[in-house]
Amino acid sequence: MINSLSNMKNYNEKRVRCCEYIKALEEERRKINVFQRELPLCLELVTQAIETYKKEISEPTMENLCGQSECSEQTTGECGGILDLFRPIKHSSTSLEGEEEEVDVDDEHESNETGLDCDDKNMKSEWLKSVQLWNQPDSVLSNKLERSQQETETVVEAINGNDNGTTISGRQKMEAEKDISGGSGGSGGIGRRKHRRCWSHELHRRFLNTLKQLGGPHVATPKQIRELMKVDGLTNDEVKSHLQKYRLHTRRPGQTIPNKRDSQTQHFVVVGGIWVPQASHSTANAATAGETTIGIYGPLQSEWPSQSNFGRTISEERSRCSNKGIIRCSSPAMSSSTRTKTKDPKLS
DNA sequence: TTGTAAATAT
DNA sequence: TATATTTACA
Repeated sequence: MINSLSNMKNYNEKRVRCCEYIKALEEERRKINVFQRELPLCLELVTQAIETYKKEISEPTMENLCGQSECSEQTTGECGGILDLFRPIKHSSTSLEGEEEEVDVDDEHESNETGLDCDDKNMKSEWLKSVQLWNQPDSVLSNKLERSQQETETVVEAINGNDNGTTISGRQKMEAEKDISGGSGGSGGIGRRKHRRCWSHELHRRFLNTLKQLGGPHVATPKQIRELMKVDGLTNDEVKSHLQKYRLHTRRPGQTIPNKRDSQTQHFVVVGGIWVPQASHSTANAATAGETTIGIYGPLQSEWPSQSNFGRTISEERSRCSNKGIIRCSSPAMSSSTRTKTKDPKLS
């Protein structure tokens, strides 16, 4: 009788503990959710653990009711084990939170972090955000399920205190793996092609923010942008490339103002056999011309004005550029600052 | 370091 | 084929 009572008590205690574990695990799961794409296995692991313990609670076995059974031991052991596995993550993630606080975050994070509470959003550390910036497209990731296990390790490693270059290490690993798998289009084997950088929404927003701070796309330089963005692993080249795309994009009048069609052509005048935008012709400051354009398209307020439009821009540019002549210079897609810089020596 | 355009990947 | 990103070069 007494025995069974104490067994009941034990079971209840265990139940309570399990509930706590489940709670903790769910907490972890919410955090891992942020990495859903990159850490599918990790997420799965935690989910399974939660389910296991839920099951445990909902289905009291004989062992559960019969004192300190092996299950009970297992439970506590396992719970402890699993939690031990995840607790450091929690700790280090929170401890790391402060480290990159200075990173200026954009106004509001519209990026919906897969069902994250507001609290958790706030709690999400900067490095974590930075990692998230490198979110890869599903298509890519679906092919990398195998790899994700290793990535998990990398991230955990990073979380555990490899503070400097945490994301970089992950990326390097990925790149290395990619190289091993054999870059099909690679040039001969010596020239390893860099891992393709994916400019997520969030990252682009950061880019825009930085651009705004620096005074616009035609004033800001890649290095400045990169430094201000403070994004782990982001290189000058990547920023430069993105900036190039952005400039091309913003130079081009959008579909939004179809009746400005004429003014677009009117802005270009022939100077010394070369087509030059009137703005930069009449204005000494090329950047100013750039800013004017920005004002029209408002890229700093919005994201890319229109992707399809941009696409058309590039192809148009391509076909035009194939001519390699005057027309190329007339291209509104040319950066004004570049134009002044590069074309001048050629003019003289 | 920067800007541009070609090359390459997706 | 279109678009995005990397690379080479001035």
